[in-house]
Amino acid sequence: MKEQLKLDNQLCFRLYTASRLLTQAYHPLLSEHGLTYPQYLVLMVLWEKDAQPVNDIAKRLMLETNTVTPLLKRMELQGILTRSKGSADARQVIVTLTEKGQNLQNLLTDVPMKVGSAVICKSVNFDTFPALFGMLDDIIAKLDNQEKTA
Amino acid sequence: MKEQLKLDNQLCFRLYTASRLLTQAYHPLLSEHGLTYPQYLVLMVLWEKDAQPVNDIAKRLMLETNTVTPLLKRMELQGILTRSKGSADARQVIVTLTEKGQNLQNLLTDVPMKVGSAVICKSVNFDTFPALFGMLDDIIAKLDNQEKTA
DNA sequence: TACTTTTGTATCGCAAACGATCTAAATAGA
DNA sequence: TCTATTTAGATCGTTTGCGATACAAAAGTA
Repeated sequence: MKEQLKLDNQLCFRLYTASRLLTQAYHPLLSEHGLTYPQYLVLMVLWEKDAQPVNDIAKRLMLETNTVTPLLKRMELQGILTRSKGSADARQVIVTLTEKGQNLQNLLTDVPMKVGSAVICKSVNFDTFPALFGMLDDIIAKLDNQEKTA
Repeated sequence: MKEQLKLDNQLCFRLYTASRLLTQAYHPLLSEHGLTYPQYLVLMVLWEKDAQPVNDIAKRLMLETNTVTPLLKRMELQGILTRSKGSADARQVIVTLTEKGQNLQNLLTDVPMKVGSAVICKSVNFDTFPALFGMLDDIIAKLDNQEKTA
């Protein structure tokens, strides 16, 4: 058995599993408000800056527009946001939060803390977050550059 | 804007993005052999120990069987593995690699190194892997325990 | 033995992700 | 101006991931 092909030696499997399990931890807190995790990410983007074109939202989340479009449509159906043709550039679709979408920010205030407390442990805490965040950011930056170069 | 709801402060978004981008890095190397990333994970499980029931494979990957079953069926159609009723317990379906499935191990030997080289950087390398792996393993263990307790 | 519960797997439906492809609007060049 | 190219989104098809549910085999219990 080749050492480099063992599951326990894989960075990707760890990231994949940690990501799935952490997303699952959000599930009960978000589904309570009819939201999925990617929808919650969209909300965070729009809370920071409202009225953005689809492309800007996709870029911020590092997703493709063909992933974001159906997601936004579902959120529109739920009355969380509106999608309207851009006035400057008619190709753009500007996404704007409704009052319901803005109010969700208050309803979800405690979510990060609740989920955060589920992962805090000896090696992962406020002291070690900077190092962990730094490494993950470097991985993301490296892979993001690679695909742009390719 | 509440600080804890900013995208840049989220561990989960980083894990989610790093996982997606790293999985994408595998894509060209795997699709060459008609494989997807989760299928590659199944192969790693079976290379380590062949002839396992569906449940054991799912547990090893921390996935539900309803995710693994259709995945295995596709791999069966590709002639990578076979699924047969267990003799001891007739409820079990034993998954066994075909010769083609075993041979893939040789064809994919270089994949980990190729992908690995795409993420190596100042903060992420063989010296820092232990620390990073440790933190991710702790996050996974903590979340895994939580769901079992809940 | 008969009844109940648990376990192993499969089925169904929905929401991502993403590659490939299409349309329309905007822009660049001849 | 007229055509070629680029850009913004949308559409389509395939593969996950998972909750809910179904069902048969096995295990436990009365």
